[in-house]
Amino acid sequence: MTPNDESASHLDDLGDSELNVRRAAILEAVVSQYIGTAEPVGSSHVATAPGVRVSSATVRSEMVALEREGYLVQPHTSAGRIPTDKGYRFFVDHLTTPGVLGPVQRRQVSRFFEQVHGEIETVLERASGLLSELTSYAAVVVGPSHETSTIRSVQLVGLSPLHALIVVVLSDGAVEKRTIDLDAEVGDEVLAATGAFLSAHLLGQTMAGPWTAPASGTRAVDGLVAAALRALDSMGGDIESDQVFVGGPARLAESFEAVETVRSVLSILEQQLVVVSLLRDVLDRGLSVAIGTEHGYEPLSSCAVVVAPVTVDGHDLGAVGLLGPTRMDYERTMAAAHVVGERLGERLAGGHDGRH
Amino acid sequence: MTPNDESASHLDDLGDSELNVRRAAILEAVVSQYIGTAEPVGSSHVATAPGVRVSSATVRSEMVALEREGYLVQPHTSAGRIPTDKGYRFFVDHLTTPGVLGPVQRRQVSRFFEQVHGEIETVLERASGLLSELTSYAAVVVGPSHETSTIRSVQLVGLSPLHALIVVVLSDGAVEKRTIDLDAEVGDEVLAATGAFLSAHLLGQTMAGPWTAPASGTRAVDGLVAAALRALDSMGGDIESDQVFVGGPARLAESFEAVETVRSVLSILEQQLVVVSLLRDVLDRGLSVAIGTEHGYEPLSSCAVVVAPVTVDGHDLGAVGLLGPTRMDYERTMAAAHVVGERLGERLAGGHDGRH
DNA sequence: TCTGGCACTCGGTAAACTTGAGTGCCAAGC
DNA sequence: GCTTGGCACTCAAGTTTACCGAGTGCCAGA
Repeated sequence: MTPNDESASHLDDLGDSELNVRRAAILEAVVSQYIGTAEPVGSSHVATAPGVRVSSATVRSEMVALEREGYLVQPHTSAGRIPTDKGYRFFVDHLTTPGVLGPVQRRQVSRFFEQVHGEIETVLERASGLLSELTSYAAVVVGPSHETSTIRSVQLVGLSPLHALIVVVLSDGAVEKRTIDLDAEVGDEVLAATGAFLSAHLLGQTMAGPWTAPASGTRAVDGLVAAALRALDSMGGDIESDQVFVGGPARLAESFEAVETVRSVLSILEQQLVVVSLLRDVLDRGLSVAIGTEHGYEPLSSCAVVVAPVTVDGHDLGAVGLLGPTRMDYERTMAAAHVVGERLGERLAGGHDGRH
Repeated sequence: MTPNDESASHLDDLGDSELNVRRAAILEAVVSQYIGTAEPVGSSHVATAPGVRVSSATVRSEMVALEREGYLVQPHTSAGRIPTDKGYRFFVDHLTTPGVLGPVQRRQVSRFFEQVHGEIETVLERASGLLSELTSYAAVVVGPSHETSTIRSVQLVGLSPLHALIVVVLSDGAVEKRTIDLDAEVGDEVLAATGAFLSAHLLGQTMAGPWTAPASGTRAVDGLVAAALRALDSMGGDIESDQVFVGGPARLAESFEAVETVRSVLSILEQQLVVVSLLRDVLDRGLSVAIGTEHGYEPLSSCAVVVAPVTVDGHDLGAVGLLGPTRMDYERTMAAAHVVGERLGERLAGGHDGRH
């Protein structure tokens, strides 16, 4: 007398991620319609969807089962259904088409990578803008950290009688600087000599330290060397931290109705460290999408995060991410992240790190 | 039979910015109450305010006059009054107390400037955070442009066989870099020599160009020099543009109810050039506050902008700005901008530009 | 097992009404 | 001649009531 229950329990045996073909079709219809309209989806709408060839009554009973299994919820009795995070997850995991950009956007990407030029930082920054334009969501681009890069050059430049600048060039093209207070006036020649001395000695080392202070010539130089090493030491932190670029944060205000949500998401984006570890966490788990609470960051529980790695020769050099509402257009967004991430990788590979 | 009209026309003769003492007191009461409550202010509330010793009926007739003169508006009949931009302007111009920070915030500022250290960029960035924390509005800090700085050093560093980096150090401590594609392999010594050669030749010049290409030794070096000069050329733009740091953009979502307002203000903040010229415009007009449409930027018409210059020896080296709703707490905000701007100026003066 | 039918639910909208803060005006008073 | 208390009036916001319709759950029949 309870055919639904029986069939449901039968289907439950298939395991969580496996659904009846029909149920899957219904779930997919609900999700895609909800993504489009942002309105709870009723059974009759689903019944008219392509791929679902049953009456609304049947859809209803299936939806009861889907709700029991946690894929859908009703905002209130006598309303249509809305996907849960689990529902979105199923939808995303079962996207048949690999996701393709529209022709306009495709050309936009091509044009971008044809025209963009300049230093990596510039490229990454502008790429974050591109991503956010492509998707109309907020975008994040994380560039490679300089942790493993080695020192290519150390230079000391005098700025004023009692101030000098230490400039370090790394093998990946990054440049870091630090001001040094001098105890006494030092001639340009001494500065240059000390720079050359340090350069020769530290060449090839990473910025990790600890710094060996090689005994050198005069006492004045030794003091200078010590100060330089202290400066190098303080660079460590900056060097470790990855470069983060946020594109189109204003789009968050388009994505979310509640101003409070906008605020909390914005303040997450202000914390670069959090952003980096968020993307890294998601990638490490082998995901390309984190929906709702899957990533474990409370304030982002109403968001979905789409991530794609930027790889060169199989090494992760960074990541791109997109931040939108859970009812985002996953297909297009994932396509955008994927394409831009990939082309960024090619771009980085084509850089000075060894095209030849 | 129309005493109000007569007295009003009499008062109008005093000119726009001069109001009856009583009217001024009433206007001030309306503004400050509205700033506090965000609710239209009724006559009876004003009548009980300190400094206003008349009945609500009198307040009412004065408010009619204030409305006729454009200082107040009624959102609708039978509602209290709200200040217009002109009303806020009068309020700001007639602030008696010069504006003082609370003891807590004062200590916060002191602690900040005691503790903060590192490069200018870091200091400016963190200062924008400080400002936004102090006021709970979004903050902007514009640092000095490098336009007038002169070249202190030019260095060429090899990164890979066919790529080199040109690193330019300016007299104010700024460092700019650019990648150079090499036509053929060049030894480190040649690179270093070319760098030294350029360095000697360009020393003391500003980044404005145009670059003279001094005839040098070998042909290989000449090609390298040409490439370096092209790179220097492309630095021009970057060098001109000032450094802009935005602090606490998330606070915008606290300041404004309408999500659309948040969006439009955020997208303004994304455009650094606009931000810079906004601040500069306001400062150039000798203002410290721009209310509503006074600054002429449409999307910010529901904002007030508080600005303070960062000066060293009378020279404007930058500016700090705060962005909030027109009903912001002008007194505290102006105080915060003033104090932080001033102390930033001292800090910059204490830098390498010549403490001694 | 599916489907059409039917009673039921309930959010959302609209209309009618009430409330109260606030106004404008006026006549009396200082 | 200002100022003030009084009074009638206005209108946004809240409350109540009613209604509509999308949508559901259940059931009996095919």
